[in-house]
Amino acid sequence: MAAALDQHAAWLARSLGRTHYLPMSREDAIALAQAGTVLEKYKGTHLFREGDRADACFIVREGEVELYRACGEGKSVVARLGPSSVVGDIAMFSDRPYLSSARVMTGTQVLRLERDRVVPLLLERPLLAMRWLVNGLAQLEATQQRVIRLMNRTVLEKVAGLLLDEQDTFGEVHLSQAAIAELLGASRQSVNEALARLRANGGVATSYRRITLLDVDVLAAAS
Amino acid sequence: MAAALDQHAAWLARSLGRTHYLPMSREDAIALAQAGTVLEKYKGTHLFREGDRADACFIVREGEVELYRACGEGKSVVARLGPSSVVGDIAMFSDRPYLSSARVMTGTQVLRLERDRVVPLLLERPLLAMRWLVNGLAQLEATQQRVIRLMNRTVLEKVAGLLLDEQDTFGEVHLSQAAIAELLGASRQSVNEALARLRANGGVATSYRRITLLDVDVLAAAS
DNA sequence: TGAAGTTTGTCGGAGTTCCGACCTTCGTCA
DNA sequence: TGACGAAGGTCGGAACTCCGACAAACTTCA
Repeated sequence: MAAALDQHAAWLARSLGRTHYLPMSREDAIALAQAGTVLEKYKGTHLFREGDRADACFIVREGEVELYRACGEGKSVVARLGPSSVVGDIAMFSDRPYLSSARVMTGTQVLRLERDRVVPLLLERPLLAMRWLVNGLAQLEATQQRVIRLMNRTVLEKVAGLLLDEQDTFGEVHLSQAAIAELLGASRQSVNEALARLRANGGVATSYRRITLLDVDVLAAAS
Repeated sequence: MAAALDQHAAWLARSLGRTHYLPMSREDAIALAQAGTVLEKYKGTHLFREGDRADACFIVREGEVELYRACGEGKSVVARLGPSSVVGDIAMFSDRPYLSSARVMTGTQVLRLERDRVVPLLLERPLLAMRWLVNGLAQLEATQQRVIRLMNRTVLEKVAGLLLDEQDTFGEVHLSQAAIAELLGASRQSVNEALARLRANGGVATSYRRITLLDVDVLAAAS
């Protein structure tokens, strides 16, 4: 049991805003781990919905979470977040209702951190606060990157840029074309056409729900 | 002199991440004010450029700062920031080179905060760190909002949304149509046409470098 | 006051994207 | 194994945006 806690704490220390100049102490990590509760969520369920009271935030441990906002008729996907991401902290710290909904896309394990326990903890342990800050700013940087991509004119440019950013360590992207289209604010058909062109250029190979990057230079040129 | 310092500190306390549950103490505010130096920058000069070493960050006291990134041939505007905004903290805390350039759009007064003084200060005063965190997350929220706007399909929708967000307390927006186009990733002509349509609907009135919001409902409907 | 630079307004052709519709292919789960 | 749902692929017309060019209106500064 103590070993499991240690492992969990070590994972947290790795996850939250990596920096070489702010080493997180074992006590800090354990305190944070103990402040939260681990939840299992099934595919399709919500962590929270737009407008709910923001009593807690979540750290994703496994699986994918989609952050979206109702927008007139449909929905706009704000972000898709994987392990080590913090969700819902904006609303929680600002003490306002959640302004996005968070839906679990796959079976997911999350750490739920309640506001009343996190705030005193961070005030007590400045290093945790700093790490959290660095982590939030990294998220801000990623979102700025997304803004720039969305300002690219053609769908081909957007797709190429997205693929470069979202590739995993094996040079693969695991997203359906419909999901890519939602992230890019484009239609599924246009994404399909862009991928077809990249495939013709030898930039990528496509298969079911998987895109493999073959030639990064081709993508960079298209982006 | 002491009075000026007090005033400066009070301004900082108001600027950095307002929250009702984290009151910044006078000592905190003064410590932060003394950690930095006030700079006067002329129109068109740079606070920093893409790739520079990030030794410091800046808090805008007066004027407008444009954050942009070179993007192939042209440039992409990441954000336009007014008083009370923090600039350059992402790169500084991450200990990496600046990834955007910051250019002063008008005569500007900024507070320059060096890394070597800010980091120990925040570690020493958790409340400052928390306020900085909340401020950063507010910036993240604004950027997410921008992402959603950029995903809106037509230029008309984008323009209407931007006007609603960027209006000041008098219901006016002080941006040239070219600046709006840059923020939206659209052409100046399209922005002009969208504004013309909003003007025809009685939503706005336009004049030189100034747009006055007349009917918020019209804008909301168009957005 | 006058000139230079910036901003706004407008036009038409070219290019891109969206939309609805349809079929095929692939996974999954009973 | 077989059926169902999800994802990929394609087509043509309609709508929107971009681009280059140009003129008029407005600021600013000498």
